[in-house]
Amino acid sequence: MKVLVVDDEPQIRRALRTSLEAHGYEVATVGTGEEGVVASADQQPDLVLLDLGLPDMDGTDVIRRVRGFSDVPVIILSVRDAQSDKVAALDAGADDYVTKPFAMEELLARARAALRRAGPDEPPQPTLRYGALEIDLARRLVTLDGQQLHVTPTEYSLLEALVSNPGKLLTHQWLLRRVWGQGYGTETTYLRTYIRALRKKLGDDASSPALIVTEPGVGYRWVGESA
Amino acid sequence: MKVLVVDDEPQIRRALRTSLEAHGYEVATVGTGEEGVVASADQQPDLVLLDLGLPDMDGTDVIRRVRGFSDVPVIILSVRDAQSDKVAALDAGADDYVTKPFAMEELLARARAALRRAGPDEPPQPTLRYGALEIDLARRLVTLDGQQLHVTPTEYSLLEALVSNPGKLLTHQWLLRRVWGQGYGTETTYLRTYIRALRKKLGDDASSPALIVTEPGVGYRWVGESA
DNA sequence: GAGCGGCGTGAAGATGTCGTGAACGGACCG
DNA sequence: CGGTCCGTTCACGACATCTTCACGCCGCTC
Repeated sequence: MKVLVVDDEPQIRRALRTSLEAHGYEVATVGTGEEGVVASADQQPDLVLLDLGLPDMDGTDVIRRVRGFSDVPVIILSVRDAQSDKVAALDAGADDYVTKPFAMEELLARARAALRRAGPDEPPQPTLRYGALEIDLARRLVTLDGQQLHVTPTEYSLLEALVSNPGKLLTHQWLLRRVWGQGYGTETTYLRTYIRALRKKLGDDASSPALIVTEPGVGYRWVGESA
Repeated sequence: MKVLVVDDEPQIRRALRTSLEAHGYEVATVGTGEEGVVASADQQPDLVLLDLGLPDMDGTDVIRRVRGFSDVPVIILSVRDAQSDKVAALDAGADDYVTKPFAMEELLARARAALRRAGPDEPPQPTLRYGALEIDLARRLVTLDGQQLHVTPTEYSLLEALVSNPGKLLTHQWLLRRVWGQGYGTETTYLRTYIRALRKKLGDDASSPALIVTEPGVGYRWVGESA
């Protein structure tokens, strides 16, 4: 059983590694959220222990990005005990939330519970393919005909939202909220601009789309043939 | 979503029932462990909230007995915060452990997380079929003879209103309010126009309808034979 | 059998949305 | 300080959709 520990404090990493290895787990540790996402994809751990207070990125964003390509159990370790943090993390896709300082006994029990639930299932591929187009969710990398494409953060966020919900009609409001955040919902010009940029870069044609279909008055839909 | 609450204190049962029902859950409550085990088998809830301090039997035994026939997510509610209790409950098969007094917000978030994990069992028939006509409510797709149909937002909204209430007589006013919003209710010309468009696209005939029946002076009715 | 109202039909104008191209301004970096 | 990248915003033509109107048909009432 492989466990990935994502925490910026070396002492905690060491403590967790010691305890986990003493209980027969294989342990990998990283110190940043970005590394955590990549390691979750590369090493395919059976469990992720994630510190919410990472220096490089917001914890809930780490969860969401991992959830973009994997269903691996994620247990949050946090110094913050606020309800809002717990609710946000759990709703972002976390499986459990433990407040530091925690008892190792309890953490191990919760880890066992999470691993038992996850049970036996095969991991999906972290990189999607649509013809000549490749999208690596873990590394935020887009390649077309082997050539790496440069996409801006907003463009990628929109692309990810589309690709993560293939075939589904995503409304303007839903996309705006997901990419730009709460408080947005009416700025359809943003969508038009970025959909256009994506189509241009991905080589899609608005009038006869093979990837992104616009549903007039409602939203957009990803229709790329998985291949 | 059905939730079974197992707790011996009537106040807690009532409080949980109120909050859960306010969030759209169907709630059943029992007061003893024995009843809890029986109800878990009979009613097949999607989630069990279990008080550890029941008068009739030990909480971990309840978990074990339930686990004997079901993988339903079980969240423990307990006044005891001792490590040994948590570890025992989790290792007995519980999914999560929340200490009373708990914040309802957090409990609901943990319940969502547990339900999400159990998640993709059987999506409750997201796609309706009426002969050669298929309506995928989740993806917002309409197909006829395998061919994808293009329906405008208003057309789809009206179709959805009809299909969601099969066999029921939907009055002009009800349809207008549902599709066009409050403030409408007399514009029957809108209905005539869009019912006509739908019948045309769906291949239905107004004079001998197989899908949408006109109830003169009152409204319309969806009579498609589910197949 | 004549009058009336509701319905289906067809088509026209008005409205709104989309795709497109481009410009502006701030952030970042050298 | 100058350049680039990126997010934001605007304007315009093309087109789909929504709204509105007019007409003929049918069933009902008197």
